[in-house]
Amino acid sequence: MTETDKQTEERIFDAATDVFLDKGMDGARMQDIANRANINKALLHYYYRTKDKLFEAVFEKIAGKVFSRFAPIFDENLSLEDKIRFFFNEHISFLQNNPRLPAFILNEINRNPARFRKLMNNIDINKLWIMLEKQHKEELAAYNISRDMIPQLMTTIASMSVFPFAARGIFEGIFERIDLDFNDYLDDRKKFAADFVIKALKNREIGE
Amino acid sequence: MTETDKQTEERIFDAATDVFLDKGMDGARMQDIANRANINKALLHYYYRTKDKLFEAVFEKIAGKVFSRFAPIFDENLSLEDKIRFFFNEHISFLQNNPRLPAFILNEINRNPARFRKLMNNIDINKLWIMLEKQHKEELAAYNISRDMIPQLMTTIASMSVFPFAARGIFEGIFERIDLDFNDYLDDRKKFAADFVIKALKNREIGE
DNA sequence: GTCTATAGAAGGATAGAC
DNA sequence: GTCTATCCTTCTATAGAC
Repeated sequence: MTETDKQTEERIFDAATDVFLDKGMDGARMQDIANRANINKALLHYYYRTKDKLFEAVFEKIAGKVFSRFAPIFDENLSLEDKIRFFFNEHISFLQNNPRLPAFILNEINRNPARFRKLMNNIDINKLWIMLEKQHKEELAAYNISRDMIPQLMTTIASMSVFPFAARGIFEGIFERIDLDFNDYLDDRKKFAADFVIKALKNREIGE
Repeated sequence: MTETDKQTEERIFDAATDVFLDKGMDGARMQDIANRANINKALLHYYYRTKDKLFEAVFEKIAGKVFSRFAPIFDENLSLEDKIRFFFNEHISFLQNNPRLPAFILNEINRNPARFRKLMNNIDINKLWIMLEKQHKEELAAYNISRDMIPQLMTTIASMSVFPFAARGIFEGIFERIDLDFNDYLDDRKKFAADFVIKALKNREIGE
């Protein structure tokens, strides 16, 4: 592949990423992608054959980028508390720089769940879960988090970080009414979310 | 309007609801809707003129149904703690019976934020917020929740309830790997989420 | 490798009979 | 009110020249 090829293929890929993020698979038009890449439609097919293949390439790249961001949860050598603070800081910052990714991925996976299974094919979730459980066995015991509550805890943490982006249209719509800037809210959220989760974990007075 | 009219119009509306929930505005086909309603395409246009108008009718109905479910937050005469427990119970139960609604609404609003502004035109969010603040002034003070943390708290509660449905494809994909049933998870979540939030609120040892 | 031109299919919408 | 037939536009995809 020559240098010119690569430039064109990359321009197409970048244009496609932009259009798919904006319009989704169903709403995207090959013509829009060609226009944005400053080439003609025929070239799209020369490089990627079909819209579907172009989409799959874009989707895999984006999804890989997003899901890899969850990796530190499993391999950082940190206390549970530090890990939670680290996660909210890093993850919300990443999404502030890539605010369209969550809604895109959630929607395309809901529309076609097979896409997610394909992504997870090489990943042993059970193994990760057991690893996590081992890493924080003592802390979870101290916080009185039983084995079957780990999914509840993890999904809560993910929700608090990702949902503002998944519901961005609604959040921004509400925030503009109360003069709250979305990015200010997100900056505050890094600390608020971490404090909130840790407070809940450390409070032994309710439930169970 | 005769009785027969109403039956047909309703059949169309119900079929359209089903198809739009599954495929979204862009992915839905008028032919699919006609097939599901057991009529021909021409009748769709007779009753609703365009795909766009049919979609708007369906969207408004669904969105109204969903957002009205948040109303008890503002007018129930309950303590903050009871209100939180009540909300998670009722809201998650409602979404268990209507699991496709959140992803549909979030996606269509992200794709076209004007839809949300239109829905909120008659609603004074500031007024609701102030009402809520008044109702729970003492409790919020006792929990050390300052005025500008109310959006953080409310979005956290919404996230914990709605996100599992918004990310249903991912959650179900992960859960099937660890032999966890999505509905069992949701049943547990009603209590877990309420306990979690209340524990966080009542713990004064961290932050600020 | 890139372009123009166009095929071919699909989808939204309408005309007109009943 | 409901149907069949069809128009017209849009979109993906390909053929073929350069």
